[in-house]
Amino acid sequence: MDNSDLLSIKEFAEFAGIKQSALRYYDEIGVFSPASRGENNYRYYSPIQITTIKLINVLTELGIPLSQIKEMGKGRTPKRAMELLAQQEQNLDTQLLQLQAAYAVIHAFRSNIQNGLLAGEQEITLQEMAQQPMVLGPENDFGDDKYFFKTFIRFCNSAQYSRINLNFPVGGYFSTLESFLQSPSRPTNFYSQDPGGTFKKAAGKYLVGYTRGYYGQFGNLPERMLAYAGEHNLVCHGPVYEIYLLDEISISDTDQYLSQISIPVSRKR
Amino acid sequence: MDNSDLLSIKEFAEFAGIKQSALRYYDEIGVFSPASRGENNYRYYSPIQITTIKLINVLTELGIPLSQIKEMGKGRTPKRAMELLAQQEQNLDTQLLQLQAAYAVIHAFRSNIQNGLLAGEQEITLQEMAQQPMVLGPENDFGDDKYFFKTFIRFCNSAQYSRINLNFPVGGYFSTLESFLQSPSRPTNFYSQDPGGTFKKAAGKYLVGYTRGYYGQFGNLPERMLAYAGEHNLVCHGPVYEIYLLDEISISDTDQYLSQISIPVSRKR
DNA sequence: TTGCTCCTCACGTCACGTGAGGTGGC
DNA sequence: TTGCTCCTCACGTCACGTGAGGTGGC
Repeated sequence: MDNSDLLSIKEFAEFAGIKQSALRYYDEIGVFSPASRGENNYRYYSPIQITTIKLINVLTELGIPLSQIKEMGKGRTPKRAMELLAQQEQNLDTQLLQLQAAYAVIHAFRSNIQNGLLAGEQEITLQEMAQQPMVLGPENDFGDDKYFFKTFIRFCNSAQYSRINLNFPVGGYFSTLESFLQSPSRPTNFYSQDPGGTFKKAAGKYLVGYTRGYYGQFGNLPERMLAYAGEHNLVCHGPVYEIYLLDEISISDTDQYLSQISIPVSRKR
Repeated sequence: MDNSDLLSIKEFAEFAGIKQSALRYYDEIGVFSPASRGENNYRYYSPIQITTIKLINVLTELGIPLSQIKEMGKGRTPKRAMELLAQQEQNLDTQLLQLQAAYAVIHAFRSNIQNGLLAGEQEITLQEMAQQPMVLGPENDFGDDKYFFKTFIRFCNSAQYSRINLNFPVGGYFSTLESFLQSPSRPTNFYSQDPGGTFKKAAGKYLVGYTRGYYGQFGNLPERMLAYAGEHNLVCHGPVYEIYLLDEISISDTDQYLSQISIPVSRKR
């Protein structure tokens, strides 16, 4: 190997797809240095170093700190290297799961908002809804609490111990039609729209209505939905599902939040 | 909503699973502020804010800059929010692909090193090898070049235009047995061990040998392999594959690099 | 008074990016 | 001389983390 085989920092940077500044930084902290230095103190890299820099690149993209990568380069033995790489494989497995989870969260919010945009707000409609998985929280105990929020906090805290993922949008569940009609702002349970959940909202015909307003404000929607059912020869039954399609995620004005109520129905005979 | 529903920064931080320092930072840069401030200037958060902070958390974990998240919170309209989330879904798709690619790279290096550790270095063995996908580079033209590296650089540069992913380990390919025997340090092509490649190293019986030394140093391995074949009534044919199992990734001493040669064989009759 | 929580600077950290100011060969 | 590449400080950036020093209610 002689100097004619070596590359300047510019050449090496281009050919490895890495910025010169990054190469200088790696040299400075001792994680990856040029094969040699010229008389003028120029950095010269050997083409075979591309293997190493490419691997370093892959590792940093995975968020592995340079200190750890440096560690790997120091007392380089095949055994150590393999252990570290095997550990990274494990690491990557969990990262992949996390990314997939994040994808599911984004998707859930996006499709809620999309449904909100498509909703005919004043209309009550009869819809065929698909099965939807979710995770149901523990039964709410409003007790003496004047406020909805205390119960909501209890739900959130319980989430840490149960399998509830609060990253997903949260909705209200009413185990019976009566509990919804009696107090539409006090769901019997909360649920998270977790697509990995084992509790399923059944597929089938639902009466669907929308209402604008802050959390827990339903105006006369329950009555209007019952009236619609009567006019169209439908029987409502529980459980009833409530979800906020447009809330503080997508709207500034709290009075403009949009919630959707869905009640399973069957034909009267 | 009255103050009794509000949470101190400590409570909110615990219950949302976020550090206080992060909450203060988000407030400072205006990306997420408490519902109100107390007379003592304390920050008070509303429980429902958990939806927002959880989503922010998911977005930051995806590497989305806070400036962009702030943008989304500012002129909050359902349409804007949906567009941004939809964009992130796309984004995530590519991130998932990248992670999977990174996984493949790590795995390829790890299994090479593992094979290197398991290798009986001096032995020549007859092995049943599985099919292995790869990407073959353009045909090498050593021309007048005295040095291997010039050709290697050409290969690396051509990789940018062809479909060669240099993140994977690179090996040497000899289209015929003769080309290997004539000049074992001048492969007819280079290849990358890309598991997504369309070129396949065929499954079957291979004569496998190992040698220690710097790139291109094979000692008497070719002769020893031919001799072994003769003794065991085997016929060698091309193409021949060369790969470095232990190189600068896992070993500091360049003279201890370990390469593997595999030659397809059949029984003489 | 002690203990606890909260506040606001201010400075540190990580992995670079970005000039500023100077060198050296054609 | 001009143009190009390289060098070394030095300071900026992003998303926080970590004290330091002070407040306020039980």
